Amino acid sequence: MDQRTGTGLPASFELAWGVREQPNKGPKRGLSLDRIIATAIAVADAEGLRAVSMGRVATELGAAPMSLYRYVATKDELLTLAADAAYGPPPDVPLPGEDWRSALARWARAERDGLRARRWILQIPISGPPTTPNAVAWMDRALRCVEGTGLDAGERMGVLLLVTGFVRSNVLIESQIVEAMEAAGQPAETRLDGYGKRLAAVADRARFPALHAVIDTGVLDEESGDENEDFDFGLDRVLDGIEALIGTRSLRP
Amino acid sequence: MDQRTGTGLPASFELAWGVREQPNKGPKRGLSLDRIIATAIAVADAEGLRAVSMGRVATELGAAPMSLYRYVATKDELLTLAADAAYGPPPDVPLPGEDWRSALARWARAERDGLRARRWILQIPISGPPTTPNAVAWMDRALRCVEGTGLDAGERMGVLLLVTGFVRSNVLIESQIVEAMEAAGQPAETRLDGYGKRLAAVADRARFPALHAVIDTGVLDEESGDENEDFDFGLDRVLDGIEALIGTRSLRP
DNA sequence: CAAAAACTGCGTAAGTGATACGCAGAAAGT
DNA sequence: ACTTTCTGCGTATCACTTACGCAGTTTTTG
Repeated sequence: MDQRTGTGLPASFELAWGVREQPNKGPKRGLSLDRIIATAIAVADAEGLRAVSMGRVATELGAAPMSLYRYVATKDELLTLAADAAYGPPPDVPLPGEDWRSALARWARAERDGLRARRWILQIPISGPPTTPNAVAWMDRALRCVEGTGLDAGERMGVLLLVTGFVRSNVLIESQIVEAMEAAGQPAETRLDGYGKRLAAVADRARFPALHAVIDTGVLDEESGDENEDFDFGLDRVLDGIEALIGTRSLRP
Repeated sequence: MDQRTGTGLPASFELAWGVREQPNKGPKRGLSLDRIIATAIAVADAEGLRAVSMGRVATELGAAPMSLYRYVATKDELLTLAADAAYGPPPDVPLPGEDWRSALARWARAERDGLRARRWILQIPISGPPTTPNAVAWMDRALRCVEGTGLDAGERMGVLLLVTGFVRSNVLIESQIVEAMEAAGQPAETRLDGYGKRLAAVADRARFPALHAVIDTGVLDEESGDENEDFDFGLDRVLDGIEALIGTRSLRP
C-alpha cells in the first residue's frame, strides 16, 4: 500500500485527501482507513501513545494486524494520519475585518487547546513537513491571518513556523511537567515538594547562580494559579516580535 | 538500578551528577556509565536514534545487554543521559559586560549548532523537565543572560523556555525538511521538485488560498541560499518580543 | 460464460527489542 | 571463614512490526 502516484504522497495520505480512486475489484472492504484511524485515536486517548500498536488497533477492530497493511504502509504512516485527524479542522480565522494579531492569537490558542486535549500527538515521530489535510488546513489559516501585513511569502511562512513551534513547544514542556507530577507518586518519604527542590539537591549553588536565584523564589516548585499564564507570556512575546517586524513595513491591516 | 534517594532522581542521574557514592563491594566493574553513554551516542551519530538499542550498545561494548541494567534502569533513562552528554557543556555566556540580547542570541545559536550536529537528540522521548547536568547548566547560562533586566524569576524562566523552545522547534522543522529531501530518492518519474508542488497536487486552490499564494512564490520548493535565514528570522522576532517586554521595565543592563 | 486480474483478510513466520529472573563468581566487610 | 554486596550475563518471556503467500471475493476482459 505504498503506491505513490503523481502526488508523491503515500497512498493512504491520498485517501485522507480524498484524491485517490477507490478500487473497483475484489471483495467488499470490511475495514476502512477512517475506522482504523479513529480506533488508533481512541486507544491513544484512553491509554496513551505507547498503547497504540498495529496489534492493538486490529484487536479493537476485530481484525488481524496484517489486514491494516492494506490501508497503511507502516505504523508511522498510521500515526501521522491519526495525529492529523486528531488535530481536526482549523479554527475559523481570521474573521472578516479581524486584525492579524487577534486572529493569530486565536489560532495559537486553538492549536494549544487541541494539543492539550491530546498530548500524545506531540510524541509522534514526524518525518517530514506537513502533507496531511488538516495540518495543511491549519497552515493555510495561519497564513491568512498575516496576509496583507506587508510580509512577503517567506516571512509569512516564518511567522507560521514561529507561532506553531512556540505552541507545540509550550504544550510539550507543560506535558513534561504534568508527567513528572504524575510520576511523583513515589514513596512518600522520598518525595520532594517540587522540581526546584530536586534541582537544588544536585545543582551546586556556586556553579549555577542564576538557576538558584530562580529556585529561591519558589517558582519552580509550584504550579502557577493560572494555567494560561506561561502560554500567554510566551505568546505575547512572540506576537510583540512579529508586530515589531510588521511595524517596519509601514503597512497595517 | 532505580534506587532513588534523597535527591529524588534516578540513580544513574545521580551518577551523572557525581553525587552518588561508588559501591565499595563486589567485583571490579568492567563497564561504566560514561562508556555506556558514549557508546550510545556513537551509535546514534553513526546510524541514527533507531539503531540505538540495549542489545546494540552492549554488542559495541563487548558485553551482554542485561549488564547495562546495572547502570541504567531503562532504555529511556539511557537515552536521556545520552542526550545530555551529547548536548555538552553550555557556551560561555554572558561575557562580562555583554548585553542580554547579544548573549542570549549566542546561547541560542550554540544550542542550534549542537542540535544540528546531532539531530537525533530531538527524537528522544522526554518524560519530565530537565534534571541532568548539562541541561541544567544550559538553563543556568540562559538565565544569567537575562539577569539584571528587570524581569522577575517567572519571566526569566518564561524567556528561557521561549528561546529554547524556538531553537528546538526550528531545528526540528529543518530536520523534517532534510529528511524529506533525503527520502526523495524515489523513482525519478514520480519525484516532484519540491514540497510546495506536492502540496499543490492535493490542496485545492479555492480551499487554501493563502497557502497557494505562498506556494506560487516558490519558497516552498527550494532551500533558501542561506541556511541561517529562517533561524535568524525567528530568533530576531523572539528577541524583539523580549526586548519589548524589557523596555516596559525601564531597566537596562 | 470462463478466465484473468485485482483486491481483501489473515495465517504463519521471522526478526528484533526490552527487560524479568536468578545463577555463579568476585570483592569487601565483619 | 562467613556474610553481604555487587557484577556480568544466560535464559526466558512477552510484545511488536512486517514479509510472504494462500484462499476467497469481485470486477473486467475476451
